[in-house]
Amino acid sequence: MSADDSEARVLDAIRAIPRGQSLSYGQVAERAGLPRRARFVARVLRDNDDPELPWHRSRGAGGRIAIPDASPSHDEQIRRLRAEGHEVVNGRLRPSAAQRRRAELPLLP
DNA sequence: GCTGTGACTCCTT
DNA sequence: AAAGGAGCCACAG
Repeated sequence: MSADDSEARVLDAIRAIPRGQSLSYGQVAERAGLPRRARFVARVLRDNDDPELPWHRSRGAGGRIAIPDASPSHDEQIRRLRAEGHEVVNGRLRPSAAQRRRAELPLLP
């Protein structure tokens, strides 16, 4: 398979994130079948210019907004997230009840 | 081909 | 809470 497929799978994984939900870059990579490729996902988003892509639903681990404050996209992401009912405080995405439930699942080996 | 870099993540101080 | 470091991957120079 070609390398371009990886990018396509990442984009699909992001498009698959339902409204009002969000995933970390690492989780997106995982869903795209590319474990440990969080940085790859970040790069794809950085270079992305598709306005239809819900890129704002992808954030850093722990709800952190990974985009540098200097970037205009930083504010843009927060704006879009709030528009979808998310709560953003101090550059962090507050976990919704639904996501918190998932986060509490034990991570047994 | 080696080096530095970053919209990453995890662990230790 | 904040900072530092290691592991990681793709890419530019």
